[in-house]
Amino acid sequence: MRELKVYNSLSRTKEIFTPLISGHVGMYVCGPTVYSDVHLGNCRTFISFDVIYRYFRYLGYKVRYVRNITDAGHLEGDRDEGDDKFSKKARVEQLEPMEIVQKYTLGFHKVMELFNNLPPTIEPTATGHITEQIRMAQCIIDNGYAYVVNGTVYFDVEKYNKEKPYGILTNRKLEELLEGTRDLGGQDEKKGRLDFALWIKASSEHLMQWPSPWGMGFPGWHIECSAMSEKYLGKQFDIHGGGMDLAATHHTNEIAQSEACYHTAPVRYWLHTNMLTVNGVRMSKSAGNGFLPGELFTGSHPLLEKAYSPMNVRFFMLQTHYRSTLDFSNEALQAAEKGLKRLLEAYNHLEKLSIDTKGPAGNKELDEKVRKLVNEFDENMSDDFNTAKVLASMFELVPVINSIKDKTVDLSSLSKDTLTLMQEKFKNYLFDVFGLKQVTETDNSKLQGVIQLLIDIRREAKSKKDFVTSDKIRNQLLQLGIAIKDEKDGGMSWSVE
RNA sequence: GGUCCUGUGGCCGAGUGGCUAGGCAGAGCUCUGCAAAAGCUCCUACAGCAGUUCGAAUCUGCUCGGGACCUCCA
Repeated sequence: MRELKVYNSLSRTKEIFTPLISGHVGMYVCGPTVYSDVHLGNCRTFISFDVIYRYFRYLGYKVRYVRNITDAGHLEGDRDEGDDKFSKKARVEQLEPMEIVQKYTLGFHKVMELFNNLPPTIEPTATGHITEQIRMAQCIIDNGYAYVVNGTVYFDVEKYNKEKPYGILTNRKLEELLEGTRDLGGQDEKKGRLDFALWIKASSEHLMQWPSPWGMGFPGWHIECSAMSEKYLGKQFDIHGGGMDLAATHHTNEIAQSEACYHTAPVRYWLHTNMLTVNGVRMSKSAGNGFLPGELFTGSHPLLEKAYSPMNVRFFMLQTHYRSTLDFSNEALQAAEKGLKRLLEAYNHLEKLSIDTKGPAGNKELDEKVRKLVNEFDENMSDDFNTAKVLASMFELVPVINSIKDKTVDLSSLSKDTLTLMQEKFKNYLFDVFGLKQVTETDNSKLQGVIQLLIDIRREAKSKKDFVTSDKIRNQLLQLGIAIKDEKDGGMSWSVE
């Protein structure tokens, strides 16, 4: 299998990826909290990991890809006596918490499908794994790293830090972390400022609560990922992913919990995706600058000049490396739209080419250039999933393809093997690895017949130099969103704009 | 305040100590009845200052700007 390098947040370097079990990859990605719609920033992370998942499969790995649905717990604000988000939302909307969960889970799945993200192989929910979480909290208590106060279980960060470096993931010392926290209020139950809850006591009016050894309550936010990743991937597994914003708190606590319970570092490679920004500022719910996927697809967001298709957005994201911030703007989106169209059209031309005879390339230099560029796909993708570079190589091949299609370059310049290789790799990357889809042409055969008829009439008009008629057909079809192009070989092609 | 990231041509964005990524926009040309598309050519940038080096956008230091995390957030 090809050598793959991944950037590991833990070591802050690119490392050669070696799976625990040869040929297999265990990957856990932090999924959404389903109490509201996912915004585009969330989608970026899921699209990034979808491409990573697809690439592992392309390389021939068997992947268990676990991505959770957080449908319980999750405190509001930073106070431990805060509300469960699901309960709070439920009271506002007069719904059962599980109705909220259902609504936004379905919405999330719909969005993932529109972006053509493959579903994870396991998508566990927090509410479905309460016992596992209780068991893990108990394990941490038994090992002496957690304590119970009034029905709530806290993780003892300072005690843990005496044996293991708590801030290892973000390279920070406990003292530094402590400086950043505010003073404990008088009524706080926690022993240490950085201590976090594994299990939270529920008040009687709390809608979602479960029995536990410490009374009725609900799980803390971080414990679900630790419990579920262990259940499905083991005490140690290959890859854990998520947005960079999760590293400092959520993932740091996950490491501490797993170490405290199993005495093992849970994750070998931590992968973090960077943030999506709007005018240079991170897109987030709290900042109120979140774009919903639906607003994008319909163009209804006030900052958008037009609608952008899911594939347009997906391609836009692929043009940037996953560890760089990506700024969201109309100009960038429109540039991506045109680029994607150009690339897909070139691919469609490429597909139609074929060479019958086996023989040497007519133009050795060009043939070698093509092979070099095609081979760069794998090289760059294996260098920490550099989708931007792969696309650059693809775009360098576009003029070659178009020139062959326009017959300004002879097809026999390339050897049959090179052409076949290029066709295969384009297909692999565009659709299998990048997960792009062709813009849906009309599949209505009757309509296709009608357009063909108009094209025939136009051709006749042109041959009679009746340009009034031929232009009328072309212009009016264009207004309807159908573009006719006169090809160099005298043929006519059409496409839906 | 602490920790860290970052500053690339009109815009978006890769990037390695030496070999002008790529996309979009713009200009010219070719093709074309005209368009569109396509092809060719041009637009050769790396915040500033200093240093290391034969050579730096790439390493080091300082200055300035932007951002993230330290609080729920992908």
